Amino acid sequence: MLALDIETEPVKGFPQEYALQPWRVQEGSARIGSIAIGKETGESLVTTKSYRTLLMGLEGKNVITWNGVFDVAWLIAYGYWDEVKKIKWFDAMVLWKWVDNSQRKERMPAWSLSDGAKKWCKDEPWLEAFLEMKAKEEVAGGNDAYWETRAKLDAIVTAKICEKVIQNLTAQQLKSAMIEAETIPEVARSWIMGERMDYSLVDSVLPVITEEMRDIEFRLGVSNATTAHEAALFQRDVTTWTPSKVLRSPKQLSDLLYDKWKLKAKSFSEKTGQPSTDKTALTYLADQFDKVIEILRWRELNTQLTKYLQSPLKAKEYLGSEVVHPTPRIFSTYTGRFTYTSKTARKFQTGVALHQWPRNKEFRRLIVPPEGYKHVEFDAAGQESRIMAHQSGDAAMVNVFQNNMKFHAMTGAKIAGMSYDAFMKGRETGNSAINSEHGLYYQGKFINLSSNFRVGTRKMRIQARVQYGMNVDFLTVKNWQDTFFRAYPGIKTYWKAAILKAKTKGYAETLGGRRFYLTDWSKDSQWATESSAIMFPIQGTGADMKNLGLRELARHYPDFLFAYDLHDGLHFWVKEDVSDDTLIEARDMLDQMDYEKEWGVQMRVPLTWDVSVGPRWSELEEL
DNA sequence: TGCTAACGCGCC
DNA sequence: AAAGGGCGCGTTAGCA
Repeated sequence: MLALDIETEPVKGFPQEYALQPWRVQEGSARIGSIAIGKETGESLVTTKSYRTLLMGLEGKNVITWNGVFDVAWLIAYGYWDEVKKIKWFDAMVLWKWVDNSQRKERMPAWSLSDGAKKWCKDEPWLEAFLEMKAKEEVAGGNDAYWETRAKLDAIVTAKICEKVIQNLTAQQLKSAMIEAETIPEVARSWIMGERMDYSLVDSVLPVITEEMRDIEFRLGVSNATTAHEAALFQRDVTTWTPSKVLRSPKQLSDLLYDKWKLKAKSFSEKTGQPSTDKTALTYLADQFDKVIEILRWRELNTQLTKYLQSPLKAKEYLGSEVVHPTPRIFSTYTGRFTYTSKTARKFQTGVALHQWPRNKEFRRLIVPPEGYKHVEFDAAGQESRIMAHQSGDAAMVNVFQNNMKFHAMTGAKIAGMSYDAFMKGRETGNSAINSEHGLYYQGKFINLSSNFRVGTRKMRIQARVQYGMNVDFLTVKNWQDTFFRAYPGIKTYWKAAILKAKTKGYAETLGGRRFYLTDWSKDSQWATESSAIMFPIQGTGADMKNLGLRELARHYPDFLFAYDLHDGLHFWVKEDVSDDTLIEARDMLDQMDYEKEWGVQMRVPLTWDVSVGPRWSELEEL
């Protein structure tokens, strides 16, 4: 066991927090202070120079880190990509998650090296001293002797923890964890590369949005302008305008709707009993009051303004660059998905909310590939439905995917009471009942996407209305659900089996062997715990699959630059001269991934991928 | 002023 | 009786 730990620091004269921002290396404002190597035997060394030589000496070796994306990112920022790629990276922190991923929250604050030491090195004589040292508030770069000692000890402890953690993993878990770990360099590089934003578009979209917001406010009489003079100023110059506080505040908006306008509230907050002003409440109110449509529109614009325009502008200012750096974290959600964060602990804006980026082209076009590259997305086709088909073994679902039929069409046919063939014929010949905006195909899609888990009729009806714009009555939705579960009876059987399995074993499990321990079966939590038992093997297997896809692409297409993850979609920057044939070949490789070999599972249905390419995110076209 | 809770909402 | 799940981010309200 060989562990590596990097201490980083701002270059003299730059802010302390730059020690956590590896992309600062490029501008010369942050650097590596030292690199330590430790073994679980207690041997260690630390160096402040010849990093490349050090890395070359590690070629072919297993090297353990604690939150490896961080350390590896610094090495990549220093230009050691080739050396980094020749090392087999492990992450003891992530391995610990593989062991202890649980519903229990007693471990907070989670996954620090100190907590790891407390958990895995309880009986070690040095534990107290180690924790004491970690608790000391030394400033990075401030005290060389302290940091050298600390780096060495961190490395030794990391190695020690790793040794113990690995003994608690099954062979299958270790295999899947290694697949995940192999993506560390790609993920680290994506953090360093960041996402280039088209700020000229930000500048051109911003006034359009603010003007519409301002105009809505005046029509509704909720502008912040308190005098005629101020109102005139807002009208003349939108840059002086500030967003209405009444519309932003749930409290003030409910006063407006339910007191001043005397509308009748239909839903209320769970916790405080306050009348709701959320999208659902407003959507139903909007049926009777046109003004409420304007409020809905205003709120949509407000989110776009603050989250997708102003925050990127804050990032640009803080970074001094048009490239933003959201921080990726592997195995971050308990199902194994990635998360991204856009702000530091001290609230500095370093990135943008990639995982929430609007589907709307107007916003997707703000994110652009590096010069000379195009945007390529590999997305796992109908991922959750296919995994559900496998997990449930439902004969009809399995049949659909085995025979390359269209799942949404199959469900559409079921609710129409038609045969699949007739439905497909209608689809091809332009039957409007099938193909229209909210027609049977669209309904089939909606039902498929919302029925894998236990959604109630009421909730599903609201979803149809609020998310899909379909105004349907309770009985219609009930009928959809009944038809769906009659068509695919294996799904409810899977629910029962998944709950029973989780109860019996104490954990839910993915096909890759990732576990989530479910401990709270009390009356209050039972529903939620059961839902996790159902959902975890589906969503978590999706994460396993995504990790495997990323690893395979990294292995076989090393020139594709991994850009970011969107759960069932892997996004890459690829050189402009790479042909469509090459992309299709890569897609085919993903389709052929050997789950028997990787997971020890014979898949009942193929897990397929789609590939799309374009000059930027908003212009992807499927190949 | 600084913090958390509550609410709301974007994505998968 | 009824109940999708998983996240991160931005705002206001309310408290110390």
